Formats: sequence, C-alpha cells, structure tokens
Amino acid sequence: MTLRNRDIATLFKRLADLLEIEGENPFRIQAYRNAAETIEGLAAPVTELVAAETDLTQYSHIGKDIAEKIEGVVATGRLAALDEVAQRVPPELADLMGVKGLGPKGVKALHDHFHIRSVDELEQLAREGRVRELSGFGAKKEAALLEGIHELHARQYQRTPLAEAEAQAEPLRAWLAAVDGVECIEIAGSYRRRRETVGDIDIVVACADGAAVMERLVRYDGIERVASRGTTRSSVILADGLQVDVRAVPTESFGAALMYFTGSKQHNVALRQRAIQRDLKLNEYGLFQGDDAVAGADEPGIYRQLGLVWIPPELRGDRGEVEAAERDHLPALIEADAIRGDLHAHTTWSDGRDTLEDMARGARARGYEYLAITDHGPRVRIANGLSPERLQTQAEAIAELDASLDGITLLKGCEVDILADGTLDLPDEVLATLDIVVCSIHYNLRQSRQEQTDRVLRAMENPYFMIWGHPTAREVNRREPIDIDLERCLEEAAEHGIAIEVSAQPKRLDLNDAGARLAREKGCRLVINTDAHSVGNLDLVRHGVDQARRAWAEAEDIINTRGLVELRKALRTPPGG
DNA sequence: GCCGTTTTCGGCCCGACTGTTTTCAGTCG
Repeated sequence: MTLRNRDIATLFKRLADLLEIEGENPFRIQAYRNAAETIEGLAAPVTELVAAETDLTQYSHIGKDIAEKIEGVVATGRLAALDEVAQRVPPELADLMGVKGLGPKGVKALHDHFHIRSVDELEQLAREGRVRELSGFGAKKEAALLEGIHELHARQYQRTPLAEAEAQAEPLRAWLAAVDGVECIEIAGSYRRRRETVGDIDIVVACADGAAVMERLVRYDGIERVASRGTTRSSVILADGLQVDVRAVPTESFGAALMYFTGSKQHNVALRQRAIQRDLKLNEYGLFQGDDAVAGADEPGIYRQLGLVWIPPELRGDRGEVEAAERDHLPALIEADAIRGDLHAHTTWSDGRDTLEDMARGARARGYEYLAITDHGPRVRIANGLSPERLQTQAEAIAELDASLDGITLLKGCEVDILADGTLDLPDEVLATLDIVVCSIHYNLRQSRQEQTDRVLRAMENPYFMIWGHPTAREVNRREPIDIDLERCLEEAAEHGIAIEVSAQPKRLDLNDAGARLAREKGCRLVINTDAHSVGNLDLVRHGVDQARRAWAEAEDIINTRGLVELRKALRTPPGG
C-alpha cells in the first residue's frame, strides 16, 4: 500500500500526542502538529515530492529537521522519533486523548496511577467508580469521561458530510434567529469554509442579551443533551450526535467573533501573528490597540486594519491566502450563478429517476442554456446501461425533444466506462456521434497504482475522451480514492484538452479541493457537474461550486460557465469534429 | 521545532467553561 500524505501526517500527530503526554516543550509539539497539517493539505503526494528531491522546507511549518524526518518516513515507512518515544510512552495512550475531557495531563495521571493503556480499560475503571480515587478527578469528571467514551464509540471519529450538516444546522439557525434583539446570526467553522465534512457546528450570534439566546437554545427540540452552558458560550449535542457550539457576542464584536470561529485555526494563528507584528491584539472581541478597539464589528474592517483585503472563508486555510490578500491578488472565486449548464445527467433511459423531458424542463427552469444527457454506457449493466442501438434510439428522442423545446439546448452524450484495460465500453464510431463524452471509472477500483494510472492514460489517448468524470471514484466517508498517479494523469489531460469533473454529488465531491487545485495548476480546465439522477439533483450544483472555490477556481477555469458556442470551443475537439 | 516588516535568538493565539481547587489547572475550540 502506498504511503499517503494522511498516513505520514498521522505519524507526526501521534508523535506530538506522545510527547505531550511526556510533558515535552509545548511549542515543539505544536511544531509537529503544524507540520502534520501542512502535509495533509499538500496536493501532491509527499512520496513523489521526495522522489523528485523537492526541497520540503519551502512548505510552511516544515524546517530542516522535519524535512529530514519526512524523508526518513518515505524511505523506511517508519518515523524513527516516534519509535523512540514509543519505548518510553505506550503508543496506545494517544488513543485515550480522543476521549473528550481527557487531555495529556489526565492521560499521564491515569497511566501513572492505574497503568491503564486503552479506552476499554478506562471505561471499566470508570464504571467501577475508581477513577475518582485519583486526586484531580471527581465523580462528575468520571461521569463526563464515560459520556466521552460513549460518544467516541457512537461517532467512530466520523465527521458529518456538509450537506447533512446543513440539514441539521439551518433549522437551528432559524430557531435562534427568532430571539428578540438578535442582530446577526451566522454559522461559522468549517461549515462556512465549505469543507466537505464538518466536525461540529459553530453558530455566532450578535445580540445584546446572550442569556436569552442560550435560554432558547436549550429549549430546541432536536437536542440530546446540553454539554456546557454559559451566558456567552454554550455547547449542545443534537440527537444524531452532532455537536453545536453557540457563541453570543455584542454587535461591535460580531465580525471578530465570526472570523475567530470560522477559522481555520491555522489562518487565525497567521492573522494573530500579523496583528502582533503591528502592535495590535486580535481576539474574538475585536482588533485592539492597547485597550482601544480599532475594528471588530465586521470582517472586512479587521482585514483592512491588518493590511489585507477580505479573504473569502473558502480560502482560509493558511495555503497562501494571506500573502495573496496582502498583494490584492486573491482569485475572483466562481459564484454559483455563473454555471450555465450541466454536462453530466442521467434519465430513465439508464438509472435516472426522471424522464428525458422532465430533466430537460428542469434544467430550463433553473435558467440553464444547455444540458448534456449522459446515461451510462453498456458496462454498467445494473444501471441499465445503453447499448449502441439504444443510444442511437435515445439520440433520436433527444433530437426530437430539443427541436420542440425553446430556451435550452440538449446535448447528446454518454457516461462511458473506462474498462480495466483502459479501453472504453463503446466503439469510436458510436462516440463520434455524440456531443459530450464523459469517461468514468466504476469498476476494478482495486487495481495497483501502476495499472490504474496506465488505464486512465490509455483511455485519454482516445480522441473522444472529453471529460474525466468523478476521477478518483472516492465517496465521502465511505470509499477511499483509487490509487493513481493523479498528477501524471492531470498533465496528460491538460495536454489533450480534457476537462476534469468536479462532481457536485455530496457523496462524491470528486475531485476534491486539493485535487481540483492541482488540476488547475497543471493547466486543466474544470467542469462542475451534478451527475444528476433526478430533476432535484440539478440543484446540488452549489456543492460543486463550493469545492471549486476551495480550489481557488475562477469562473474562467470552469468550462460550463461559458455559453454554448464558447463551451464547444473549450471541449476537446475529436477528429473531424 | 519553526520562524523572521523590532530576523538567527527568543518568541510561539487566547479566552470560556468545568470541576476541583479554596485561587486555579486542564481542556476545548
């Protein structure tokens, strides 16, 4: 199995956890955690960067020492420093830190006194009521730990997909907005940064009377329990286990609080350091010079005082956005209303729920100029994939409908399968009759990296390969991406003028933000498609726009922001086409 | 261990809440 960036990051996080339990210098620990964040956020595989002898210290939070440690990991598969610490501190203790309410000091105390090593042992100890024997631990703490263990098991470390989080959070936002005196209310956190999944929900409320907000919060119907409650800050757990933190601030602090709770943590740290350099102090109440607030009511004012233009939340990840904002070189991010058509949609001809006509009318009702009908090719039998004969019949139906419908153009297309050997599941003479050919992988997901890469590169040699559909076949929280040399494939795609799909399906979001950013850097055009299997699915496009924005994409990078004539020019041109 | 618009040493984000403490440490975000 290839060493993924996430695996390498995990080693450094674990090293940080164990050192923290040992009581090491907290800044050294933070340095390892910062480096882990950087590694996770890199678009290119670290293994390949090392193979190409890239200077890793060019990346933030990676210095000489950590660069060498990373090279060691790539060479040996092990982090020597971690192995060394593991001789003194049982590595399983890091898992105990996953229990809410238990930090490094608590883990060390429990281990020193009871010699426990696992969450299960802690659970047994707590059930027997023995944790309270330890000074610093009481009955309430013991109960809180049992609760924390329960939650750990229940949620299995899973983050909530953004679309699900929306369904939970928006009604609660509306519930709180009804409190008298609420001036502004926003959902912050990774939700506002539009990450594909969220760990919890952060709601920031501008209100003179915070107590009234908290009073209404705890009366919300969907609450499982109240984890903590104050007059300015409270936490509740919703019925499905999602945690919601609510923070009430005065109106003059709303921008600062919104910024603070939007994060990312790394972005906040960068801004606070910037404030310190200017003899200012930034906290969730405002930007202060001594005791005087110089900004705080709104975000643009704070950024301005720091010498920056306002940074859209999707860019706040300490990935170069502060430097870009300083030079006023931020991208003009794509907006949802810039999308003028969908190039990947299914109908009842294969596994869609709605008819060809319903889909066409639905797209027109959304204001689209065009819609590509791309039912499955024959390989996907379970989805009633189309044979060349049925595809021909469908083409006639599309042409007939297109002629009878004003205000939208229907494009004849197909979602062709990239077979295990890199051939496509329809012959070239059939593909030659189509306007749009989306090529996707649905089967043989477990091929080796070499096989998978060769497979896609071979497929791309086919002149009718126009769009690479959901390129890595990943599914959020459910299926890892296929093992493939993405960078190599994107270079090939750029060369042939193949557009890369950013699937807006919440379960796919494929390519993801880092992949889409890499695609742009390699010179590829992107296309935001819903892969709609119903009329309602067409509305999912905004989730794809979110991903593209996180990839720093502008409207110009996305081919389906163009009118039909320009779109055709932007697509790969097959021979004679 | 990283980093640099008071740079190669000396900082490194900071406030709220909880439980346990009898004045604050630990944890969280």
